[in-house]
Parts: sequence; structure tokens; C-alpha cells
Amino acid sequence: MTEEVPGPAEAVDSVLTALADPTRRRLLHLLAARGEVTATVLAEGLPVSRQAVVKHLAVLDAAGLVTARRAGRKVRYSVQPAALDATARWMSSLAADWDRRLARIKRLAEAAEQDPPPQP
Amino acid sequence: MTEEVPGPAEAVDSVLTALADPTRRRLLHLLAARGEVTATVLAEGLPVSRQAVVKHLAVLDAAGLVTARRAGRKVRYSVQPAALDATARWMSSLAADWDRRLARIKRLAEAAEQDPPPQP
DNA sequence: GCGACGTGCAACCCTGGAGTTGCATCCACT
DNA sequence: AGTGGATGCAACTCCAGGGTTGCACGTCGC
Repeated sequence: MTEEVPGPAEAVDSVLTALADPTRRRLLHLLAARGEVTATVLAEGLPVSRQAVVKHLAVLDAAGLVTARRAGRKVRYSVQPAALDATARWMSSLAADWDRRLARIKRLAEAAEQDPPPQP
Repeated sequence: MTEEVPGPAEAVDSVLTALADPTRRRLLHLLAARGEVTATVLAEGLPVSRQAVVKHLAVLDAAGLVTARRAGRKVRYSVQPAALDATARWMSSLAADWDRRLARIKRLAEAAEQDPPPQP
């Protein structure tokens, strides 16, 4: 399930929904800490069943946050920073955009305060 | 509902869950575009009821993404970039952390390849 | 004061998704 | 070959939360 190149909007959407779940975030932390681990091992460090972990990993994989590497009868997952970084940049530019708009609106409001508008 | 100073973890959590909902993201875009608007006006530009918008605004407010300003009988909301920016930074540093760990692990793996490990 | 507009509150559906259990399947190892 | 460990698949439960409706409350304008 590492295919399908989505547009930036869908990418951001999937990353955000993936990151919204606390269990998934814990999973990511575990993965980042331990490198390449199987779902079964990950489940041992979490208060949920292996199946739940597998489902979460599928979501994270779809969001591009992790990748699965099959080795014989076991599948090891590892973290993939690119998608996270992309979303971080997107978010940061969004914040900058808001800042610009806010500054502009504030400037307009101040101008209108000492200069009564033409509308009654 | 603009009080309670949460730790960084809770802050990130609330921002992420707030951003996970598509309707809430549309709300934020509307707010960023139009400046200071009331919930009723916002609801006109969305396919949901005013009450739904109010609930979403409450969530966004709790996450620190918007603020409410009461003026007479109407309440105008506006976007607040600080919380978004903070989460963006957090996310970015997390990605950098993953990158470091990945590089380290890859380096170890390569070293172990030409140098058979002591475990049988 | 009184009507109208805008909000706040509460109770209520209903769907998505997080989690579980049980079993089938596959692969390594002896 | 056969056994045990690891993954995959499917059906099922359960509840948080997104959405709605109806009404009460406050505030502006006349």
C-alpha cells in the first residue's frame, strides 16, 4: 500500500488525520526510537492488540509517514520523515499567510478609526 | 473559553485534533480570508448549520487557533497564527529528529554489513 | 416596552473508526 | 514433513463526536 500519488491537499489531509490519533503518535515515537520494528514487537510496547497496531500502521503508511519492508515471514516498519516535514512546511506557510492577513486587516482598521468611512 | 495554559504536549494534541476535521479547516480558511466574522455569517458559507459552526469554533478556540471577541449581541471570531506556528515548529523539529535517527541507524546497519556481529 | 435578530444551551440521531476476537495462511527451522 | 511463530483477513462491538432541531435568553432598534 505504498503507491498512489495524491495531490498536496489530500496529502496534508491524510497526514493530519493520521497524526490526530494519540495511539498513532505513540507508535511513531516508538518507531523513531527503535528503528525498524515489526508490528508484533510494537504491540508489546502499547496497551492495544497487534491487530489495532497493524491498522494504525496501514493508516500511517497511506499518509506516507512510515514504510513497510518485508523480510521473509516478518514485516518491519520504519519511520519516514519526508511527509511529516512537508506538512510542517505547509503549516508554517499557512501561519505566515494568516499573519499577513491579520496585519493587513489591523492596518485597515486603524486607518478607518481616525478617518470616518463614507458609509453612514 | 480562552484560559487554562496547557503543557506543550496537550497543546499539540488539541491543535492536531482540531486540524484533523475538514470542516474546521474550511472554517479557518474562511476566517483567514474575511478577518473578523460572526458564527452566523460563517455558517452561510458552509454546508452545515450555525450550531455546528459554533461547536467547531469552540474546538478551535480551545486549541488556541481562533479567538472570540464579544461586541454587543454578536461575537466575532478571528484567526490566531501563534498556535499554528508553534505546532509547525514542533512538527518540523520532530521530522529533523527522525532524520537524525534514521541516518544513525543506516550508518550502523552499513557498518554491521562488512563486520559480522558477535551474536550467532 | 416590544419585536426582531443573534447567541447559548440541551437533548437527540447516526456514522466512522478504534479496538477486539477468531481463524486462515505463510514461512522458517529442525 | 511437521510444528510453531508471525502476518493477513473478516466479522463484530462500542462510543466519541459531527450534525441536527427546538427553544430560552440577551441585546439592539424603534
